Amino acid sequence: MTDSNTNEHQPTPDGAAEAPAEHQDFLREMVQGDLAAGRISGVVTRFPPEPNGYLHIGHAKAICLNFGIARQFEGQCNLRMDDTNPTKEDVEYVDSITADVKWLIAGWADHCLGMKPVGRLPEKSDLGGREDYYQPPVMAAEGATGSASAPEAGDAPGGSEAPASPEPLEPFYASDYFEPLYEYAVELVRRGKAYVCDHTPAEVDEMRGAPHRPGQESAFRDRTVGESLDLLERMRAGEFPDAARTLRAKIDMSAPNVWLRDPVLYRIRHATHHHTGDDWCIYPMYDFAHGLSDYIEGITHSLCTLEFEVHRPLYEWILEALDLPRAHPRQREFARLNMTYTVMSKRKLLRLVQEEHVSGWDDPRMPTVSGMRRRGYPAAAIRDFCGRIGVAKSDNMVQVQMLEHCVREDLNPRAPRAMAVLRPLRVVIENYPEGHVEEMEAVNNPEDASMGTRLVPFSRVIYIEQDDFREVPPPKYFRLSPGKEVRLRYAYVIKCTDVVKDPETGEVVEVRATYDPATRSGMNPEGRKVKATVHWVSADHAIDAEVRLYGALFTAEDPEDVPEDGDFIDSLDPDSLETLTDCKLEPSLGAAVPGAAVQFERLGYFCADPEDSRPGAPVFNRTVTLKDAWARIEKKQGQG
RNA sequence: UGGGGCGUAGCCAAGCGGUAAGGCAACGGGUUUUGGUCCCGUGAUGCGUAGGUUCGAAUCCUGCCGCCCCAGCCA
Repeated sequence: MTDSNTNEHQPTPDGAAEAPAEHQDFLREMVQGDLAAGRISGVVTRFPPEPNGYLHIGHAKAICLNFGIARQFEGQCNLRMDDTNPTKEDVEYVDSITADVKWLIAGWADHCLGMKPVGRLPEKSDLGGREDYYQPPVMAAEGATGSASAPEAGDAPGGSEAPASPEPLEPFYASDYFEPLYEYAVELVRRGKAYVCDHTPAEVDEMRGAPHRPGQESAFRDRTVGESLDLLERMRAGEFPDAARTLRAKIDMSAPNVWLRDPVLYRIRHATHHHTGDDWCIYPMYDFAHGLSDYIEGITHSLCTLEFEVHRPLYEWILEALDLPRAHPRQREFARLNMTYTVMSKRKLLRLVQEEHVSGWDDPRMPTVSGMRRRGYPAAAIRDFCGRIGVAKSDNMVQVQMLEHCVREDLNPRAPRAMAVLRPLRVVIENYPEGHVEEMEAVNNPEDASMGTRLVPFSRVIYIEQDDFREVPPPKYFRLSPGKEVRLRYAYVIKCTDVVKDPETGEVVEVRATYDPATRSGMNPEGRKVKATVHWVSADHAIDAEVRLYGALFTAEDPEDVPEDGDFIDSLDPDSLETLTDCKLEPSLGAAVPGAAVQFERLGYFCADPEDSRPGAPVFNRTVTLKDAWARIEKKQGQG
């Protein structure tokens, strides 16, 4: 990483910062303004998930924002577990979150990822006669240079301390700051700005008042500093049961903003924490821990979602009440992402997993990062999507089509093509010699000649898609039907001469056809215009496979918007997964690498499932369909 | 009936007092051995609404309307 002191976004002599290259939003404008005004000398953001669930596309937006800003302004972005509630969190989640973040930013912003050596705790230093805690990052990417040093008073640490380290790294943890946080709490009490309150949860609730009615002061609000200090110490020592007492900020019980009505800072919770074990039985609340964690890490911009906007006065109150010596982080808020036909709340996603409506957090239908990865969505496409939807403050509902467009756009130029027949219909080419096999040359990607060509075997009996044949073709149907011709991709033009039906059901089970030897791929006779080209697989050479077709999980555009007596589960689409077990693939697909994208011509992008695909028993996931003009025509015909 | 936000095309979203970017979707057309890709074209006399200021307003002011968030010892 480059030393940020050479940052090109430093203020210029006339005080103006250089115009940024990426698309601008109000947050980047603020960051740029802070840089230009010299309020900060480098940018440090953070991505602070609570390890109580898997990351989803909404988190991806936050990741792209925070890492995107770090990248744009040559700063850093710390990955931090916001783990202050032991009863909800688990290491399973910290592991998945860490892996998902790394996957999402790989090749794009890994050089901005701030982590820290395993087990390292904040450094305590003396800053102008005052104690200070600082937890410097180590840039996770290779090639980090520089040396660590305690920042000076009044100066934000910026991205300039980034020591290279051979040590194993881990994310930051808010729980690594429990000791400093406790000391800050003690300091708040000493300053007369916090007190231990003995009211029960129900009393506290009752006394908080209502939005339009002032609250009532705690009976313990004015107890002496000494008494509060003693009680706080004993809370920590484990002398009291859960919920017996709390530490509260002393602000204003009549404040119109309820978060300023003496909010709870610490609660008693005799529980084992996934990261600190049984070291603590009191745990800090979000509002107390978050801003101070930001401060300890030298965060300059703390970006969160809109629902925290009303917490901002408290965020600032805590920092100011402690009169902290270094530059304070600034919290700003943006709108969270909502997307059609899916749910985004962790509670709902957890329910889908627990009630087994999906196979797990990484079910390809889930909007989770791991689900999208397994489905075959490239990280670059997700990033592109996040860039396109922008960052603003209005409530939004982005259409999934936008995401799918980004996936197709990323895959089209680089995914190799192959032929696969998902719902096979046998075609016998009557005038093609029995036992004869031709190797047809097929291009691997018409968008990129450098990807070369391959040979595909052709013979007398082939499979085509059931959908590519109609006994009675509807208007504008260009594909095969009795007496009609189609081109077989990379092979010949064939003509349907007859059909064989199941005597029981009347269903067409085989198509009889003849081919025209003069139409072999590459030699296109004049005046021979065939309206459609269909894909095919030689029956004798086909590989059998399972293919999983994924659609939207819900039938409702906004599943969260349920009627009063309803449940979002009710709008689950029972057909969101269709498993096809009799698929026929061209031989080259036998070598497919799990997770690697391939386009099944005319159908969509697919990838071998990383979990379930086996050599000899391939399983493919459909990542996304190709756009389908015929489907649209058909749909319109159905309506008209 | 308190506080904090937000209203620009079907969906996102620029716009920062000088006469409504861009993307997605949709719809036409062209190219095409993928009904894919690509290319061309089409959409707001209008910015929630009503007034006001101004030579000039989506941008400034005032009122009104609508939607979202906040009364966890969750984050």
